[in-house]
This record gives sequence, structure tokens and C-alpha cells, in this order.
Amino acid sequence: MTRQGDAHLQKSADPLRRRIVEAADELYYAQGFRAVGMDALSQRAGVSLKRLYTVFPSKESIVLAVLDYRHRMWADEIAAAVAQEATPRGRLLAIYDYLAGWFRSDSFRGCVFVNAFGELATESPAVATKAAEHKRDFRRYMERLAVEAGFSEELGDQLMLLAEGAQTTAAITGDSSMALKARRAAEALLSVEEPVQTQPV
Amino acid sequence: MTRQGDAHLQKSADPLRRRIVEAADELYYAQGFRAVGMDALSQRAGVSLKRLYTVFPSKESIVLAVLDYRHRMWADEIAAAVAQEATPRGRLLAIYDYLAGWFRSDSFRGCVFVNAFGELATESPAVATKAAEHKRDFRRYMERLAVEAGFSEELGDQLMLLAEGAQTTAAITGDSSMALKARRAAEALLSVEEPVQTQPV
DNA sequence: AGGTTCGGAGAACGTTCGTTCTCCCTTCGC
DNA sequence: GCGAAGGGAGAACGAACGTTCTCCGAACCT
Repeated sequence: MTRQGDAHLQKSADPLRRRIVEAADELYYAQGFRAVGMDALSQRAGVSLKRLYTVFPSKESIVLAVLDYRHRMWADEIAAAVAQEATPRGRLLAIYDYLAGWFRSDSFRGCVFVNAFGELATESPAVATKAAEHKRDFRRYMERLAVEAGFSEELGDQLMLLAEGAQTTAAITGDSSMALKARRAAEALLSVEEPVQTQPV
Repeated sequence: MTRQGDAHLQKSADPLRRRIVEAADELYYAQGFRAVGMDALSQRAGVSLKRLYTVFPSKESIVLAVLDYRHRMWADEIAAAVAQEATPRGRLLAIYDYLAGWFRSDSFRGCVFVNAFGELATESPAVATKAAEHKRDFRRYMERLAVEAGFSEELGDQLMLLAEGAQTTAAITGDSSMALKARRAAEALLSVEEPVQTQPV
């Protein structure tokens, strides 16, 4: 009996669940979580309300599933962008080029976790927790990248702050050049701190 | 007939209006805009619903008034913090110490404009515009500070991105040390760019 | 003093929305 | 062929909320 493993696999593989989450992701991100009702979601996903509620017990559980989905997407895409870079310096700066492309896309509406936090954190502690976990993971990832490149852990924090600031500023002002400004700031930070020749522990 | 001037003065001076805006500010910031109903606001402000609607035509207009109020507060407090610093370098870094104090306060829940944008932008273009104007003004302010200190305008943008990133990250993760990390990043950026001895135009 | 206007408390109205229920049709095991 | 289970469409329900209305008392002007 491999119950636990099977359940987890099924969770991602179930095509019905997947269709719901993808439809919810598009609608929620484009219009906001509260602005999209269960009726609109059921119509967009092509799934009846009744069936929706057999797959998910509540709207909140769908929101959480969407946040999980976005977290995986973000982590995968960042990792892919980083993997394309050969030099440590390029790997540390890859995030800003990724952001630049994202900011220029028509659908860009800021970081979904920031939006979810602003919209739902007061009434859904679970959403607040997911947002915090996402930011914590991103921070750790940048710290790891920094250390692997021979820089201090704190440099990773600083690069994360620039990326975060670029996301919210670009979302609110619609100015996609923030990615480039963040990148140039990051380059300056790299030039200050001399990479240390230590092996990552 | 000095209609325009009088109207503007009255707008800020009217103590009833002021009481409503201050109560709304506290409630909205602590609980979110949608979470606070007009009943709750009328009770907290000690103003009957009827009177509320004689002063403001709608909830949206109250939200906008609160955003104006916060914008003035932010601008004033930042300016005061900057004014206490004697050196150009100190003036550029003052923002991060201000943020540090803010982040540590119990009531800190992030930037109200970011929250308002996430909660209301899709259904209230006026709110989206106010948020964009606020960020634009803050950006211009930092650019001006940078130029006055003999740095490039772009350095101001970079310092703004760090401040923005610190605000959202501190709000979501609850980690108030982001202000210090942003400050150290800013110090590093200052150390890279040599101040030019040009007079601000 | 008396009528009129203002304002307070809160009920009422209309809408939206999350969630559940009803009704009906389809499908499938036997 | 037939009864039972499942699922679709959408009505129904209850709660929340923005906004308006009702009723009533108090203050003010002449």
C-alpha cells in the first residue's frame, strides 16, 4: 500500500483538477481573486458547479491550489533561466532578464502572491502563510545562488529585494523598465563585493 | 470669490471629514478595504451612516481620501527624516532607517498603496491611478535626492526599488530586518557611484 | 411657542457571492 | 430492458455589504 505517494501523484495528474486550477489561475490573476466568482470559474473551466465542489471543498482551497501551481511555475521558470547561464555572474543576473520578459507581457499584473496577500491575508491565514513561504523560498534560492557564486548570503537577500521592488513597481506604474534598472543595480552590487573563493558548505 | 482656495482649505480643515478619514485609515489599513464595511466605519468614527453619506458620496471616495491622506503623511514623514540628516549620504539613506522604525511597529501591514492596488485596482481605476501616482512621486523624490547629492538620477530609481522590495518583503514575511538589508545594499550602491560635482539643474 | 430643518439609530432594499439543493437526463451493471 | 447512481444546468438559500429610507427626537429661527 503506497497510499501517500499515489495520492500525491494523483493530485497533480488528475486532469479535471488540473483544468480547474489552470482556469482559476488565469481568471484570478487577470481579475483578482474576489472579482472571480465560482460561477465564472465553473463556466471557464467547463466544469459544473457541482463537480467543482466534488473536487475542491471550497473556494479557498482552489486559491491555495492556484498559489501552489504558481509557486511551482515560478520556481521552474527561474531555474530554467538560471540554468541557461554559464557564468556565476550570469546566473545571479538571470532573474532580471526573466522579469523583463514577464513585465512586458500583456498579462503581467504583478506578483500573484503579493496580490493574494493584499486581497485575502486578513481573512485567510492559509493564504498569508503560502505567500510568506513563497517569499521565503525565493529568498533562500537567491541566497543559495549568491553563495554558490562565491558571494555572501546577504548579497542574495539584496538581489531579492531588487527583484521584489521591480515587480511591485512595474505592476503598479506599468513601467517595465524596472527590470533593467534592478539589473543594473544588481550589477553594481556584484562589482562591490569581491567573490570569495570558498567552497559552498 | 476665492472659491477654489477656500474649498481646498475647507477640505482639509473640516473636522468631521477629518475624523472620518482618520478612522477609515486605521480600519482599512489594519483589516483591508473590503473587510471594513460602512457600518463599522460609521461606528468607529462616531458618525451616523446618514451623515457619512452627506460628507462622502460613496465608499470609493472615502478610500481615495484615505489614500490622499496616507500620501501626504508618507511624504511629510520621509521629508522630516531626510531633513534631519546633514550629509548627502545620510539624506539618501534616511529612508531605510525610517522604514526600519515603521516595520517594527505593531500596526505595520505593508504599503497601503500596494494593498489598495491588489484589492481594488481591477474594479476601481481611480484607486489604481492613485497608487501609480504615489509610486511615481516617491520615485521622483528619490531621483531628486540622488541628483542633489551629486549622483545619477538612476541611482535614485535603484534606491527606490530597494525600499519597495523591503516594504513588500517585510509585510509578507514579517521580517523587519529587510530595512537594514536594503540599507546596506544602498550603501554599497553609493560606494560604487562616485558623486559628481555638478550643480543640480 | 411652533413649525421646520437637521441628524441619529437602524431597518430595508438590492446586489453579489459562496455553497447547497432540485430536477432531470444519461449511463451502466445485471 | 430497467433501476440506481452520477452528473449537468441552474434555482435557491443565507450571509455580507453598499446605499437609501423611515421614523423620531432635538435644536433653531422668528
